[in-house]
Amino acid sequence: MKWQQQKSLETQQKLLSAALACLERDGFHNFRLDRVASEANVSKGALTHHFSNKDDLLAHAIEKVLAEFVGVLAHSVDEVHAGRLTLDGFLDLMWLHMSDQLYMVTLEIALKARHEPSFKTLLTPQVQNFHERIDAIWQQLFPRLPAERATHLMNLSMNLLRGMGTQSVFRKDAQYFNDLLNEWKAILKQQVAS
Amino acid sequence: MKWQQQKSLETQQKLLSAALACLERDGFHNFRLDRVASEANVSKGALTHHFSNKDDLLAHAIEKVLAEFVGVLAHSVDEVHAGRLTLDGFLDLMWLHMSDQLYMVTLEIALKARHEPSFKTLLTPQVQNFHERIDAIWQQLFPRLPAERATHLMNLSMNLLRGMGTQSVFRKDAQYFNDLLNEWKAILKQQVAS
DNA sequence: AAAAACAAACCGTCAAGTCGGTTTTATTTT
DNA sequence: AAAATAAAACCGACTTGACGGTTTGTTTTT
Repeated sequence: MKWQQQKSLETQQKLLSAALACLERDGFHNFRLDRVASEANVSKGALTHHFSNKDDLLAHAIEKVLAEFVGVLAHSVDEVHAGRLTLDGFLDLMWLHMSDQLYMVTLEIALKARHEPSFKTLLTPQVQNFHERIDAIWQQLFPRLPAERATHLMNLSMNLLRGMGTQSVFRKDAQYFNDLLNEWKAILKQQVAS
Repeated sequence: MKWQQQKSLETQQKLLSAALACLERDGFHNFRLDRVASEANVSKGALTHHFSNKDDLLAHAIEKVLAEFVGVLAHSVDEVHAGRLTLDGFLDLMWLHMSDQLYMVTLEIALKARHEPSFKTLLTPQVQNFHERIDAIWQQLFPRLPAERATHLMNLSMNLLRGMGTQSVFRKDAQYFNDLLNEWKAILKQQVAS
């Protein structure tokens, strides 16, 4: 690969990482392009060179986050099948990511999309693709279950974790969330068994 | 009550309603004080007279929303005990409100609070109080269950609905959410029975 | 030489908060 | 009861700072 291309990709990645860090730290409402640039140690001019505007930068950043999450889950389901990870462990992992910056970033973006049709249009295909891939992963997780049932359990789980992520803004209590998660694990196992 | 006092309260309520409508329509990121004022048919000066700043207005608006939701639930649990409302109906009602503007408003606020400590401090007591009251309501809903178990089921339900509310930004599919809710109702009944 | 990568100054817009002023209502004085 | 005074409600122009996007300029690669 040519040097220029290489360099270009590098700064793009630096910018995306910086954007995610800013989004996590400042929230979308206080997300500033110049802060992203300085966080990535490049100039604002460089940023505009690589991303045509704020929305463009955000869309690419969210793409990165979702892809990473899918990657982790895809890997984890293999670990489950290999017997190196339990179902509980799998859920712990999901919660880890959901309570993490990744989730908060997606939440910020969801709210933006809600009020800006153009941005929503930009993101909808990505989000759909994301859910399809998560769906496929859960089908793998419960190969014995009817596909539809696995989908339902996945959606219940995802939404529960989403809600917990939201609640964690106001309630900083790891024990509480752990209890809740355990409760859900038990229910889930019950549902899978029957 | 004196006319001034009366008038004052009226415009305050008009402003709070307008603020909520704006928050729902535009989102927090596009929430503008002058729009609130014009929506309430008062001048910007009047707004600043009654609320010292943006945060103050928002905090009072969220207080109103939470109080209304608690009021509805408190009333509904009475209806359940009187046999005029089923558990399914109760959950439908919760979902109705959660998928409604009320939830979106709280979500917007939660994200703001996440990144602004002072605002979070302002709201934390309100949110705690809110949860305590919801908790008490669910204790009434399942008087036979151990208190802690009722609390767990409430929190699972609330968080599930929260997550569903979030997902509904990107997925406009009433049937899907209805299915999901039915699945949860079945699980919940199973849990209460055992 | 041409194009890409990057830098930095610049500009237009926009909204939050301020502030001097006006009108309406309440209280006190005569 | 009328006049005087105080206080609250309300108005809207203005200031101020901020930020996204543009533009112009410089360096490096091909």
